[in-house]
Amino acid sequence: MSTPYLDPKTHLSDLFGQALAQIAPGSACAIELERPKQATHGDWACNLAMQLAKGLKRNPREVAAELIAVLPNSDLIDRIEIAGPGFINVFIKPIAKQRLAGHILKLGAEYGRTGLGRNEKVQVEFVSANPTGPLHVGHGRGAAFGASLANVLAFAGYDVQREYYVNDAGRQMDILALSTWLRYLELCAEFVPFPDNAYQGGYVKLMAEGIFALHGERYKRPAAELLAGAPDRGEAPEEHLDHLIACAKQLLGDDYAYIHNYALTEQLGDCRNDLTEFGVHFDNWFSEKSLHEAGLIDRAVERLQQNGHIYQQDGALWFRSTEFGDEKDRVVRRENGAWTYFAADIAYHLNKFERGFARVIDVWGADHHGYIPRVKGALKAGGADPDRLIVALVQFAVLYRNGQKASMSTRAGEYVTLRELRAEVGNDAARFFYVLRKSEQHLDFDLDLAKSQSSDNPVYYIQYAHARIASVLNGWGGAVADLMEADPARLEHPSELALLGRLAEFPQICDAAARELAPHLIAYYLKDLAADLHGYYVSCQFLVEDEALKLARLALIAATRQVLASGLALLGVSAPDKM
RNA sequence: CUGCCCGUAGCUCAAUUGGAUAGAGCACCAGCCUUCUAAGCUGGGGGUUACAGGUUCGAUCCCUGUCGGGCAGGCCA
Repeated sequence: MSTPYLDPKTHLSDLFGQALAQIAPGSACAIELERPKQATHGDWACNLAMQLAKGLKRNPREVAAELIAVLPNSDLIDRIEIAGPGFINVFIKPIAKQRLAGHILKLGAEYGRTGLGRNEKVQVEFVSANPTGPLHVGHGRGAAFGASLANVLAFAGYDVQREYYVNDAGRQMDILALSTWLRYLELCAEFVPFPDNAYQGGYVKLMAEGIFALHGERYKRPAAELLAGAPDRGEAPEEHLDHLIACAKQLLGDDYAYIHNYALTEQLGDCRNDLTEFGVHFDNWFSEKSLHEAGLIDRAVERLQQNGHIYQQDGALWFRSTEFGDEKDRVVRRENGAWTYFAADIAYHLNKFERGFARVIDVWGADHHGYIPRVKGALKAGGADPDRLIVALVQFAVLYRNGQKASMSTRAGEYVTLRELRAEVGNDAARFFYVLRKSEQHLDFDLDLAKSQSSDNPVYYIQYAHARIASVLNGWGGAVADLMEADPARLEHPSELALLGRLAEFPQICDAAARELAPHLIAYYLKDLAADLHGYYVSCQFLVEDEALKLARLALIAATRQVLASGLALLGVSAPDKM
């Protein structure tokens, strides 16, 4: 792990630590090493002297000189310079950089792992959309971000669990069940005016037809009984809907559960298929209903109550979330005795930590940001550490077609589904474009660009680099394993050194992506890496007469192919050998 | 009205979380295929990082204020 060639940063950090101990014993100064933007500033830069100068009341350049004087020798270092206000620039010996290609080939897909996570248990919960209809393009971004983030964390050495919270209890599911049943009644020639606020989508009719095909008129009930005493549909639409739901439960009795379950199973199955096709997989589908059935909500609220954070008012139970920085207190049990969604969420989040996760990451749509204080407050009130819950907010994605916003109305049937997007631009482009932006940044998704099979399209740009390498190696026809022993000293061309330098960054990029929950860093890195490869491809011939030079160059591009493949895999994008 | 996020090249966005001369792509201009995939490469112009202060060796980044955009503020989820 601490081989200087593989991990120069740790090695140098160690050296500077020793120097620091001599110059300023007991100093708590952090050793920071950065890769400078400019080549003339060396391979690594350390700002230690400038940090120390303040406390020592000395000129930072003088401090730098002293640090260098006591810095232990290393066969990794070529030379050291003091520059600018007091930077210490370290130049690495060329041979140390040249050896990287062989090291990458030996490590294969393991290259880039840093062990940052120390096998810590982390949960990433994402998507968690209500199973009341097809996933739309907004869910797609959460799916792509969450999946890539989970991959990045796993690669960085965390023990990651991917979880989907299934909202299979509650009013929205009741509305879906009712919608399905009303469509079913239409097939039985029992007509109840279909409410505007019920689910309008064509998939509801399909489910109704499915039930009808299986069971005929078994679930038929008289429409008149459903409508009797119902509040006016126009004046009180929500009350009207609730009335219909209550009637459905009463008229159907035990059969209601069948309709409810049928709709849930269908929609969840559809959602799961959609995500699977998208390359998004979950280790656990956590049922909200199971919280109710196992009595976990009662237990969670009791726990808060024992800690003195629950009070009764207006017939409802309230959580005193204002005590934890929330704007107002929140109801956990309604006047009618039903638990709120929030109550279930308290139980759910307390349960997460009972399952032993050191950290829990929730990926939410940015419109839920106001929800964070109350959930964190509830965790604290329940005796858990709220800092171990990290909420990653994902902003909306806006689709553009022909330079114009594509319709994103939430009215049924008008929104673009994830499935439609995938069909239009392909899974690779969709996965890549979704994570090309910082998650908290609004995303303009250019459909025409994502579809274009040209150099404008960054996905193809990167995949093309991979395919080019595969093509060369295929033309060579030898075994990649033999390239590990190639003579690294033959790699001297500027474009080769640039490529080697880029490859050396990969572990750090992965590290940063994991620490900052920022898979977009991988995407940007891959663009840079592909650019270096294309530059190399144009300026140097690989299959040359000189056998040693040929093998050295093939080793370098084989190593590049490995890193391209590793990076694309983290993003869930394929790495084709031919294009 | 209150809270959170955002404001960087004409457009879409980065910037190693406080580092050195703020970088890419698109668009525009000028070039490179008899050679391993031109879905590629090279060069050029383009900026008071919304604005005004502050913190320090050093600010796109941290603090305050102003302007502009987005999102929230249910006994909905």
